[in-house]
Amino acid sequence: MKREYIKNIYSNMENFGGKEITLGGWIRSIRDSKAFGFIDLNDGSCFKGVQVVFEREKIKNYDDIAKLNIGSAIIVKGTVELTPGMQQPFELKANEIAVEGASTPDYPLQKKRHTVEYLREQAYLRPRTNLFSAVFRVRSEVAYAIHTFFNERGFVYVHTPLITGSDCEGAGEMFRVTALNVNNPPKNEDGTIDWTQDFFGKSTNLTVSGQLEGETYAMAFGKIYTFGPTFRAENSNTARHAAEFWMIEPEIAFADLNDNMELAWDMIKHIINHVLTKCTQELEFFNSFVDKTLLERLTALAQSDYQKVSYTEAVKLLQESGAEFKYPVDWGCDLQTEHERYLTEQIFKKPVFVIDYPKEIKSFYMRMNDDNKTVAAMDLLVPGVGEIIGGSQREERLDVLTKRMEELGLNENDYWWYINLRRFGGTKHAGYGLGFERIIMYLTGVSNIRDVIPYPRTVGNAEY
RNA sequence: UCCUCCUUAGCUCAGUCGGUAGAGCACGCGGCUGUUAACCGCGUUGUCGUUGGUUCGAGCCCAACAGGGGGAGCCA
Repeated sequence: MKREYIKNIYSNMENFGGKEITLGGWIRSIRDSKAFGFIDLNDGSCFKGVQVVFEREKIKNYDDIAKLNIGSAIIVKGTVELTPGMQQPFELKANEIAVEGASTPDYPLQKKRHTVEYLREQAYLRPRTNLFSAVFRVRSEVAYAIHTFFNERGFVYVHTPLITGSDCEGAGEMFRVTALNVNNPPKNEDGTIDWTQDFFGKSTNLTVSGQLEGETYAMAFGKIYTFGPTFRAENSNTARHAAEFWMIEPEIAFADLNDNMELAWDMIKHIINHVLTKCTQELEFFNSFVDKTLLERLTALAQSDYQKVSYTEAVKLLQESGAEFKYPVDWGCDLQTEHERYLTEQIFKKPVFVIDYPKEIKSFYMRMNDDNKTVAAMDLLVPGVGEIIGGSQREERLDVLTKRMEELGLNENDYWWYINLRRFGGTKHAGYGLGFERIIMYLTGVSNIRDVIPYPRTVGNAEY
């Protein structure tokens, strides 16, 4: 069967006018009268569908077709008819309709609006709805845009391991990976589990970050990035956290925090521009039904330079704002969600990098600034979503790094290869982590992370 | 993990003072020569989240549990 795609018709309507083609797709809506009926058909090739007109005179199985339920898969052979002035620029006059797979009256999706909560329970069908069809096409395009961005700039794509033998990645609670019999694991004399008998001969977990391994490859290729799934067993129950999510972690050698911010901002702009040109139908849909300021916001952002503010200035701005916060703002405290939101939504009204945080509230590997009080860290806060990027210039000085680890009570033996990087031709370097789902949320206006990942894994939920 | 709200038909919801279940959509039948969340007429659909309690009587009041939403912490 030579199958045509609705997407191609949209991009070249004049050429298709009057031509007979064959489409395969799923019925989104169907209505009929005595002599003719209409089917809204979506074939998955693009956001929009096509209206199929079927007439009793032409279609042999007219009554069977008219009885079809929403969700049915059909193959339509018909003639493209341009219909300027109508709600749709063209439609398909059916000559033949074959039923591939009928649906049933209790098909869970109606042509009425559903709540996202209900559709979450129907996760295996939700890509057939307008909202999720748009979200997941954007997700695919953004993944592509990220790969092209880094590839065009000479970055090497590195696959860091998902199963990690280092239990000290330091970014959160981990999921254990084991092949031992959980009902009767081998024990040491003191009653603890003997991990030396496990599959890898040691205790292993799912990765919470590929950063440390990424740094090792940056010390060979100069510019690298990772893009893969990450797992955190945190008991966090919010619209912005998932136990399994995707992360992009670039790492650049011979670079400082400013280089890092420039890279991050170029990447954000690249992604936005890509989506603005490739996903116009989807963005228009989000703009109408999810967030009326979306297009304006993204278009403005694609033009603008990045904004940065030091942690110290940010604290001052918040204190001087006169706004009432549930948690008071003091230098040395981590910024609360309410503070972050106020900064990005009220004071700057756009994404903003907050840099140079107090060392006490950041990780051991972040580079100590000359003031000996702050580290070269950066968080990118965006309106509506919060933090989407967290990064830093890394501590390349062996003595400063080990002193810092000692202060924090970290065992150097656990990080032997990471520390050795500083002995074998280390250089200043920097990198960051971008939460893939979070940028999809920002680009679509969708406010729950469960609705931008196909089968979300969250606390207490791993359906499908 | 904490705070808070919600759970009634397949879906979205209403349900008064505690007095025995209701609308729209979907679905079925009929009608309709251009609909587009089609429309018009008729009709079908209930373990009121679960368990227990109070009461002559509970969708409604109380308790526990389950599921979901929003917020917080942690982060991406």
